[in-house]
Amino acid sequence: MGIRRARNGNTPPRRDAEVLAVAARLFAERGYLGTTMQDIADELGILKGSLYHYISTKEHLLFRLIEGVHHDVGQVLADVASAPGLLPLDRLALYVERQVQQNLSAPQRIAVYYDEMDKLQAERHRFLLCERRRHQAFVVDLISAAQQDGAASRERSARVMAHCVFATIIWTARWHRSDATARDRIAKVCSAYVIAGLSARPRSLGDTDEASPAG
Amino acid sequence: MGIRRARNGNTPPRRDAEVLAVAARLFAERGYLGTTMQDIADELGILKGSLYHYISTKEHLLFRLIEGVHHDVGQVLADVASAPGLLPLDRLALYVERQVQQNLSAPQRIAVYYDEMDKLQAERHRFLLCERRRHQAFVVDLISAAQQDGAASRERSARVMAHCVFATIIWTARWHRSDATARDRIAKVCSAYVIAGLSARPRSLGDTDEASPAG
Amino acid sequence: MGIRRARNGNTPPRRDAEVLAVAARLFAERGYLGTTMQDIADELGILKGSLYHYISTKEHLLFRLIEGVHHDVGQVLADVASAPGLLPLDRLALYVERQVQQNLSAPQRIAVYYDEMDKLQAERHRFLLCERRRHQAFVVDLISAAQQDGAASRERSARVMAHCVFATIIWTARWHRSDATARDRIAKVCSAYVIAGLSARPRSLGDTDEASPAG
Amino acid sequence: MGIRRARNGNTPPRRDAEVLAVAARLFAERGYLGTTMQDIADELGILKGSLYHYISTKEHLLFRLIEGVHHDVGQVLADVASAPGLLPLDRLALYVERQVQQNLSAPQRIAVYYDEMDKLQAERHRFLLCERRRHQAFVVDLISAAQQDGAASRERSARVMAHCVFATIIWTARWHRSDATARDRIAKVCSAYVIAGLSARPRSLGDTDEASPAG
DNA sequence: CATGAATGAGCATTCATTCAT
DNA sequence: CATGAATGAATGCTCATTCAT
Repeated sequence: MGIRRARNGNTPPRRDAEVLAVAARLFAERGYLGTTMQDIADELGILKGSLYHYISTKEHLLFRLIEGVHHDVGQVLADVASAPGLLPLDRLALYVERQVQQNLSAPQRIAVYYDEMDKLQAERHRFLLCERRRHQAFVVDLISAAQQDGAASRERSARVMAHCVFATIIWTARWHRSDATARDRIAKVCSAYVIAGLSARPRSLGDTDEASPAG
Repeated sequence: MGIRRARNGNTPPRRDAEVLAVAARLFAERGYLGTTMQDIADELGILKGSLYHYISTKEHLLFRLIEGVHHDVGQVLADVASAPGLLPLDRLALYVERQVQQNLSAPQRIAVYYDEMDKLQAERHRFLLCERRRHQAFVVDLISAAQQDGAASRERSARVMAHCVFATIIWTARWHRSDATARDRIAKVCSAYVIAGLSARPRSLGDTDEASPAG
Repeated sequence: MGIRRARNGNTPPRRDAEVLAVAARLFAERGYLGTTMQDIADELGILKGSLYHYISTKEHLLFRLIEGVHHDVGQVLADVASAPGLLPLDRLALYVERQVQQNLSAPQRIAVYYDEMDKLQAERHRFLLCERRRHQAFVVDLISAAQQDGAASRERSARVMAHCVFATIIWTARWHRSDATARDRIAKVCSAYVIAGLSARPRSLGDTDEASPAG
Repeated sequence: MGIRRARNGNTPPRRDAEVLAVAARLFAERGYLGTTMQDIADELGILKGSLYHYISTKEHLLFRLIEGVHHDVGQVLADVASAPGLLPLDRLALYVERQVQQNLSAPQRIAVYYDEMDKLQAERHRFLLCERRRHQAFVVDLISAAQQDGAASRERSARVMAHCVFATIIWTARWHRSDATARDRIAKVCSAYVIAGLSARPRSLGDTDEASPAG
């Protein structure tokens, strides 16, 4: 009864991908609840009822979107984890750069991933939340390792700093507006910012850089 | 027209504030569109219709919430701007600390402020967006000043770094879960992370720690 | 339990009459259903709840209003019926003049009387409808009498003409806008129009007046 | 936005017209505000929500109804204005007859037109009010012309008499109850009544019939 | 595949009325 | 008399989803 989306090779799933793309954009712009099936159908130039040839449920459409992002993020993680011969902080730099690049190349999907995950069914939500925690653990572990070899500041909580790193990465999808050439530059800046932010020798108020003209 | 909220001093508008608090919580948890007036009324133990003694519109309720946050943020900005005798980077540290403290003391209101602002009426939305840009300009200017006196890295875009600073601050409201005693600690960590992240001499990949002037 | 409106003499029922007046105006302007108790209370400068010291029910308020008009109309009818020594058509002229005068002196109450009667409870509605039919019979009878003595056209239905007479009278309350001095003039014009309209020798298409320059 | 009503000719919009007809009847019987969408849906045997396939708004439904009447009235006016070789008073007779016929053939739509116009949006209301004034001017002008050629009484205000003519016409839609064969008769009676009512030599009180030139 | 009428549950909002203070 | 918080039923409207054609 349920509608199968499994295409068997020769029929190109063009329309299908288009539905996902339009949904990603609208969900990002107006939010999942703020987007109606009518909106999506209008954008595709078909009728609301016809949408159900491509999807089974609005919630399932959201799931497929988020599932895609989750898969991509997993890929980055795997790549970064398996890159040979890197010190923890360098591995973190690579991780930040890769993540930001990905965020900037499809900011809408990322925004949906972070903002609308809680609209999924309880079970799917739980699964993804669990995955996200593994993702966090990966970064916290890298920071801890960097703290142990003296590269990262030992005086600040690894967990809190991990959140700061996530913040830096995730937020890019929010303020960035499709300037494709700038992607690399932004990724580098973020990476440098994060690495410097994690580095040893925290600055406290009044503790100015010796390079500064403060007396 | 509209509900007269002008209390004459001695009768505390208890229920009124309660409505705002419940709405803030629910809007933060389920989103503005995901929260129904029924939900809010249920939480308050009154009927849906009775809610309209305290508010005129769901949208206006959101506005009052966001207006409150906007006012608080303005206060922090004014305080930071007028603190005497601080170098730009120190002023930024103060700014981050104050903002994070505020975010952590009422994370729900902050989350609503950043996530639901676009659900406001066009005019109100425009006004707040404009104010937010002034807020951004304040931070970008501080960073530029720090770049000029050599305290902040000149090799990275002030605008992009400003976004990183915002990210660090805003995201705290998202992952923090009401551990009151931890507030100060988190604020300090964030501030240190940001300041280090902005500081001169960005680390590039492979640029290990011993190159830094840390002792 | 129900609220008594019977004032016992010494306390002037000023506020009470004011409520009726305001209600008449608002019901006429916006319709019975288009007027809220809040509207009436606002206009009186009191709170919605306080209104219920003066009335028991919105519907009862309407009833009191309509009851008043009904009483006044009955008075006119009695006066016209008892005026001595008038031919039927002259009696009709008197009737029209008196009715129009009354309509113009309180057009709002009349408008309410004709437009909102069907919003009354079934029983009250039936009673007033019955009274109105007696009123109609009175006019139809006068027209029939005029037809029999040759003063009114025998070629047209007395019942239809009676409706035309009512139309002329009632409609004045709708288009008239409070030009007090004009009342008499309008009443005379209407009366003359009606009497001429009823008179013998109907004009048919092409049957021009001999005074007209038609060839 | 809004519901696409553009039918391409061959498929008759049966249900659509049915909605309009039912709405006209109910609005006439219970008033616009006294009629709920539920009432209309019940009468059509569909669910309340399904109604919104045919209309976009209750107010827009009212507008379409009134727009239709307005169009029909405009047609009558054009026909009457362009009928060749008629004296002013004869043109008025034609006008009254045509209008009454129309009123009696669809009394509900007419009742809605006159009673509920003020429930329309400000802009639509203004437009129709303006059109109605043009309509009034047309009749006043005809009466004035009749006064000048001596066919209509010069002793009574053309404007007031025009209102009396409107009254006679409009009221028919209120008291008439769908006796189809009677339409012509009623239209003739009204027309004759109006023409006689307008004619020269007003009767004053006590001015009995023998003074008139009737044989 | 596509259509579009229909469903049915749900939502924000209104409003006459009550009642403890 | 007056207040104003509360009620509870109803209203116009939305929207994801279904299904016969």
